[in-house]
Amino acid sequence: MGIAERKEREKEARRGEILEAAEKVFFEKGLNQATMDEIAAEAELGKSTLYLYYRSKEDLYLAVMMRGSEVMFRLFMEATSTGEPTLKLIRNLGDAYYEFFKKHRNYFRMYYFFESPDLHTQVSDEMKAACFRNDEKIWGLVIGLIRKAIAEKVFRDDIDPQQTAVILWANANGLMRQMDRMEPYWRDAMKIDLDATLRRANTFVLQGMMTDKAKKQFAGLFE
Amino acid sequence: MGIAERKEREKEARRGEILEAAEKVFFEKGLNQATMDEIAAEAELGKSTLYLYYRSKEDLYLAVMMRGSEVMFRLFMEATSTGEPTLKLIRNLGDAYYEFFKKHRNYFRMYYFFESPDLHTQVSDEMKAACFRNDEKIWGLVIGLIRKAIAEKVFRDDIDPQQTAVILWANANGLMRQMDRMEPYWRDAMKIDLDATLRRANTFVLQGMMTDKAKKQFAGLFE
Amino acid sequence: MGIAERKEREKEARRGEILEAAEKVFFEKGLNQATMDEIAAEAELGKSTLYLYYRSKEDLYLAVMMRGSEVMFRLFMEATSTGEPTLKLIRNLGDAYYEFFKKHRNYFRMYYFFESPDLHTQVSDEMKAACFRNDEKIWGLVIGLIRKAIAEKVFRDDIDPQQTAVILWANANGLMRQMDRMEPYWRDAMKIDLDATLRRANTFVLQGMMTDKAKKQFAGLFE
Amino acid sequence: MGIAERKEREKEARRGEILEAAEKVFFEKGLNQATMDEIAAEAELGKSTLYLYYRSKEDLYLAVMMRGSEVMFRLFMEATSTGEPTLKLIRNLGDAYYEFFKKHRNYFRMYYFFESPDLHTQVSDEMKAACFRNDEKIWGLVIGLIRKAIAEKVFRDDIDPQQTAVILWANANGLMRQMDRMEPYWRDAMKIDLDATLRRANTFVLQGMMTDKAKKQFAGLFE
DNA sequence: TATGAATGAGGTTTCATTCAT
DNA sequence: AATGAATGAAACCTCATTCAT
Repeated sequence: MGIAERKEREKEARRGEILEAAEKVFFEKGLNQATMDEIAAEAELGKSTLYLYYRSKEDLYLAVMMRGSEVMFRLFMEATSTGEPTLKLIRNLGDAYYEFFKKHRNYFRMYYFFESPDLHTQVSDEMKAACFRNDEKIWGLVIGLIRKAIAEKVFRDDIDPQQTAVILWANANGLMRQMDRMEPYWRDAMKIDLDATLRRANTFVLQGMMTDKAKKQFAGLFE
Repeated sequence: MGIAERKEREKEARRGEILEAAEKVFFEKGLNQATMDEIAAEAELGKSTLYLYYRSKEDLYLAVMMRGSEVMFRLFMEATSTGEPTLKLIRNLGDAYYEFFKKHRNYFRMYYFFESPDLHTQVSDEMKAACFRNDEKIWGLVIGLIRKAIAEKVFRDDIDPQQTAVILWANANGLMRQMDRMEPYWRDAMKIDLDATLRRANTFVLQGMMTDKAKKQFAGLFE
Repeated sequence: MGIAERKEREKEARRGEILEAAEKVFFEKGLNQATMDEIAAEAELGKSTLYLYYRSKEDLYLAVMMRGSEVMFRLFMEATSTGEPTLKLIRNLGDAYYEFFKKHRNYFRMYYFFESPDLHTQVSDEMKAACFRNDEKIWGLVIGLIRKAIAEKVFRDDIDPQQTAVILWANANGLMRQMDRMEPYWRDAMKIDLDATLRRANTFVLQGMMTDKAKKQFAGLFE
Repeated sequence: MGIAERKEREKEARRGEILEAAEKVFFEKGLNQATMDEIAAEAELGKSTLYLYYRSKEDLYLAVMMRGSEVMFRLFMEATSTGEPTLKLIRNLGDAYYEFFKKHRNYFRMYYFFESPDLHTQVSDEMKAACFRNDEKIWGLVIGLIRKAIAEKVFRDDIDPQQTAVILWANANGLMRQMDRMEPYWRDAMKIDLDATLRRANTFVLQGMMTDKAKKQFAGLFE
């Protein structure tokens, strides 16, 4: 009975090695500049072997990206498991995303691709589904928290949880994208404090969502 | 006296024709799927002629994108030339951007490329500079308006105009990106009203920036 | 044990097929008029496959040319392995070269390229080295024979073997070049007997190199 | 009447300027590496203007080459106008050719092209005819001299003048070609004295052509 | 006459992907 | 399962030549 399992384990190990190699190359070169040849060399495998494990370069790219998603998910889980009040947890979520941005910039950048529909020409349906599941998991976490905040009357009850989640995410993500491209320019030429900008934007949006009661209650959170 | 000028005009016309053809192909296929051969065929020119006018496919792509920038700039100019109060003008700006998103989706999508630094491998310095100038022009318009709002005590004086501009833009842009990808899903499966979402998010952010006095004065604007 | 070897053999076979196709096209069209596309079509391979085996069109051209060198070398070997006296062998060498010229005109003509340094712009160092080795092999054979003739006092001992080899070769080659271009004109308009011309020129040069003793001894050779 | 003539003169002058520019570029780069653009730039003319004066790049190349022919012809004329005995004049001819080789190497090298039939694809019939006339003029001079030598019983009367001319030329030319390519190698690695080699080869051939009487008479010429 | 622009052809290169073993 | 080889597509580039003014 052990043989099939060992085979399976070995196969998984090999997938992991390939992923490792791909990650290294994609981080260094980006999707376009990275070549399958280079990844194969890095993995010490023949180029065609990569195709036994991943259907296309884009699939491989997304597989690496999903590792990033997992990292992000873990950060989100930790940030929301502190037992603090819901509003604080939502604030924590923003901080966790910012931490992901700062500490895992390479993963963060991979989402550029994910967000450019034009580029996806070779993504397999399996991979699309896997990405979608991953995405859902994260959205689920965020939306659940917002629902809780509404239930607790911290957020107004005339807002839609999904809509709200998207606003929060888009606000943070849009800014971080911009920061990623302009970081040196902003910091050096324009003297903008990036951390403060992000926090302020988040504050704006959150306050828009909060009930008046909650605003008074949690005033200290936004100083 | 006219010959040199006519030549110049014709050359410009030819650049325009190429751009027209490129636009058509890029809109249909996207950057990667579009080929120079196809653009040349569409323009009824030899492929090498394209290279007389644009140094690379990416340059050509950006040239088309800059047409989009101009469209956007015109929309922005119109939106801010109505003689209305500054805050309304800023609101108009958001609406104008949304209009750009809805009516010129193809141009909107081209910015994906612009925002993915990894993809730029063949962009000439001239084109980079041209894009930068274009960008500056639009930012200048927005930032100018924000300065005016601060001077008029509509916006708080403890916010930074550039920072504020970026927050406004990132908020709208991040959402529209998301909408672009998820539009059918959101509308059909999740019943989210996209227009309302965007407007609401903008309201949140604007209100965060406004002085208390302005909030009372312009309460009607946000209903 | 056989797999690697079979692979090797197949690869060699493929190189051979490419060479065969290239030869056909080069013979028909010459270096400039031949296109890689045509060669690829002839070989029933993709154009990029050609570049897996040869680094440039010029390399491929020289590879074909070297086949000619081998043919020539074989003719030279046969001509000098008859067991006849050294002088006769040297005479045979001239005849063999003439035979090469007549029977392998296409190969002969390829040397035009080899001899025009201006034309070599894409020749790889490997190919240059290979050509050089080939060249050396042939010169070695000729020079060896001349040394023998000197040792046997058939050739004067005040001549330099290398110098002598070059004179013999240049004399024959220069004439054959001329013949190649002017053959119809000479034969038809000027009634020059080409075989006789070549033989006579060779006689002149050989006699200049021979000792008086040898001249008497081998007088019959030159009638 | 003067206008047409002035026009004609100006046109000739322009042809000359183009030739001058082409010569400079061809000397530096050779036929293949030289571009019409570069020649046009050198001539300070538009590229298409070149085509008003010469039908193709190859025509232009040959026009430059013919300037070389004229230089050679002048050298040959001088060498044969000294009033010395015919055999000496023939010897002088060889020296003159060698002088041409040494002093006008750039022109000498242009003949590589002339001698490679494969390369002539764009030569106009006019230019071919002009080259042919030029060629004839030089051959005429040489053959005339040989006829004279035969008439004076310096050369044997069983040799054909044309055949003899070709042998003399091919012998010298073949050697100089070889020298041109191998000069550094021969001089440095093989210690061959090039001048001596050439002279010796010429001696061999000349002696083969001479009558016994002449050999005695002109023995001093070959020491 | 002069020319800027256009062009077609083809060499070179790079790569993701596929194929045959 | 692993891989070396093949390949097609396309970008990029260069240039002689032609065209329209």
